[in-house]
Amino acid sequence: MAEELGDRAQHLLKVLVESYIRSGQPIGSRALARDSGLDVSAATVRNAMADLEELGMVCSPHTSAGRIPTNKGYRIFVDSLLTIKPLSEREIVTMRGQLGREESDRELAASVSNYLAGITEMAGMVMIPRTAKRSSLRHIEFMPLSDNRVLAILVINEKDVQNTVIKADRHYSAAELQQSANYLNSELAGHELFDVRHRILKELRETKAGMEQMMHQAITMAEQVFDQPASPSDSDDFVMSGQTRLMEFEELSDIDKLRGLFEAFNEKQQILQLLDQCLDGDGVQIFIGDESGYGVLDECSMVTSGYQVDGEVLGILGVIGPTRMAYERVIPIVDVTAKLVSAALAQSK
Amino acid sequence: MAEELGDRAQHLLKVLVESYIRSGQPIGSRALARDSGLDVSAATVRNAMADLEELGMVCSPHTSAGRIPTNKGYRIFVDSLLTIKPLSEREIVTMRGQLGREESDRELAASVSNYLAGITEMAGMVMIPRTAKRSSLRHIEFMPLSDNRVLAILVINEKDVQNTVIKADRHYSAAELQQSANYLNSELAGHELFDVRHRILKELRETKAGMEQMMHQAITMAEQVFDQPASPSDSDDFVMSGQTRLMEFEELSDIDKLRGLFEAFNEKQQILQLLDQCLDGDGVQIFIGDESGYGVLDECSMVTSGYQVDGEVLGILGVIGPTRMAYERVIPIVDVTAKLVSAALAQSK
DNA sequence: GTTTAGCACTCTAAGATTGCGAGTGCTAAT
DNA sequence: ATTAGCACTCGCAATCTTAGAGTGCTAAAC
Repeated sequence: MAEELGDRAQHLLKVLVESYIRSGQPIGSRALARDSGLDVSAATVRNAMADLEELGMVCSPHTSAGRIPTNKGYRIFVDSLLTIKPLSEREIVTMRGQLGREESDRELAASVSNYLAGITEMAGMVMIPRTAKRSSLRHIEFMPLSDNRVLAILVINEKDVQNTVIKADRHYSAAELQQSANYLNSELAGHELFDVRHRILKELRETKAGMEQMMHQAITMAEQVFDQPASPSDSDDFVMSGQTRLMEFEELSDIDKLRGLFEAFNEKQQILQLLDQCLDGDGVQIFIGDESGYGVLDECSMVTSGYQVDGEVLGILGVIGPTRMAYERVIPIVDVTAKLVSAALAQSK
Repeated sequence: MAEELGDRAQHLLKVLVESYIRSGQPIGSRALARDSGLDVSAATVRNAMADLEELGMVCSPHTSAGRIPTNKGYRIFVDSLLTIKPLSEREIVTMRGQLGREESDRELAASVSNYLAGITEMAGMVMIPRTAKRSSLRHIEFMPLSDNRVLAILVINEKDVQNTVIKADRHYSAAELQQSANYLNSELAGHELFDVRHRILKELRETKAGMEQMMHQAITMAEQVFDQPASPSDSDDFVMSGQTRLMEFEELSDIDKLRGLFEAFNEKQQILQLLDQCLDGDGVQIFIGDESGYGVLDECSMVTSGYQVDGEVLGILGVIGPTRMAYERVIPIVDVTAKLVSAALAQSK
């Protein structure tokens, strides 16, 4: 069997996918012949369909129904058949207007996610840049709590605050803690978080003996603070909106599938993992159906793109919707959104 | 028409509701006569049913089906017919075990919500205590940002951190800010948040003229900080879990209703408003169907209870499920949970 | 060799029909 | 007041029917 499809077959596949995306109904040979623009009869189309079916690009839900694209069919369509019409300048301007000037990263993410959900009428999601990278420690502060515990407050970059409770070996007074914080601030402020961890470990190793009591305390405490995972609860560094829109789609009307999907969204962990995969790639990436290797997304596709600052991909944004989505519209939207977010971040840096 | 029901009618209503909660199917007169334990015939039951129908406590979905309770019927049932069996000591001990020692209020809320959802197999929710009340300012800190903005960090109570960005009239140096913070800390630390706001306003009014420059700065800044709503985004002070379980219930299988419900959960605002109503009441409260005055909850009931410290209700927790829920089980669970949370909070105070 | 028309065949979705079971309401007897 | 009896109603599920859409194949046409 020839893996290559002829021009006609390609064209027919393209028209078929487009029609199916529009109607959601299986496409018959007669309709396809008409819509294709080609001057061929339905019988000819039928022959072509038989070939495409053999190649696994289309299938029919039952004997006397038309054809629908398989995941493989979608893949070919998206990879080489799709003609995306770029957004007009006008639309881009509108989009830029929508993206207000948000204060914090989290707010920006929420707003973008919301925006994506609204414009595509599907679920939108935005992963928040991992603070570990390219973010520098601004200030550190300690407060005594009861039971020898200490509250550590980190100010990172411009405006992100993170706090952690650590357990100390004994009670420390506010004054002692202030001293430690002062020392740490003078030593560590301004450095990248990544770097800070290194320095702490280095100090710990080197000067164990000759170090002043106070410094030692400070470093030991800092070690505990920076030992915690980057963000207090991992499940928080990703926002999603418009999930409920997915209920509207017929292909997801099976309550069990839907439930699985929503549970996955609640878990977040797994979706995050999935998004991590996208971090490597460049530009818009598309997962079709089970390509994610993740059962509950079987009937869904994900269109994502990384957003970046200074050439480094900081996070991922995108949409999730039914496999049968209007790719030619969604792809440029995700693409442009990612670029706008990148620009916004670069500016506010 | 007599508003009073006879003993028999009451008993029958009780058995009917119980049966319906168990089966979800309309209850016919024969079955009801059998289950009631009363030694009466189906015909007698039919007569009683006719009376109950007239009073609007039961209805039949169609001519030849059995009866199901109306919202009014549920109300009577819950108010005066329900026999709740209190949880055994054993169960309470188990519950206490489940409620681990969580660090922050938010974690505790999440864990309790989760727990409620799990044990009732419905959706659980917990409102987080409004920090405005009975929480005292521990410490305040300022950091300069770009563009004359200042990051204010508040430490409240033991371990809650809150941060706000405020806009200043000019650029302040780190040293100036430190001074202001020192002043504010000496003046305000240890006082209740509620009180703090008062003091600030008072200072502003009184000493406008004779005040030292630095103090004035400090107070003006503090005013901005405490002018913000108690929590940065209102939508955050309430957690919910197990929403997806609601998909399992037949009465909610209508995709549109479900969607409305989920959207309401996402909005949070409206649910919060609803929960606010519960703050007044004492003990376990129950909303049946549309009693909430909130369309999307038509087929649902809410069982809530406030949890308190020192006799003051701090927040609300509870579950949402189909009207047809096992009240006799859910009510004690919510009740005990609220008490356990109260106890846990009192202890960690 | 490719394309096309024709045709028998298959399958589904949407009514229509039927029988059954459950349950009611009424009446008359207890 | 309670009960038995009975005719009646309704919904549900099963079965059947039909119309329509679409296919696959074959044989003729280009």
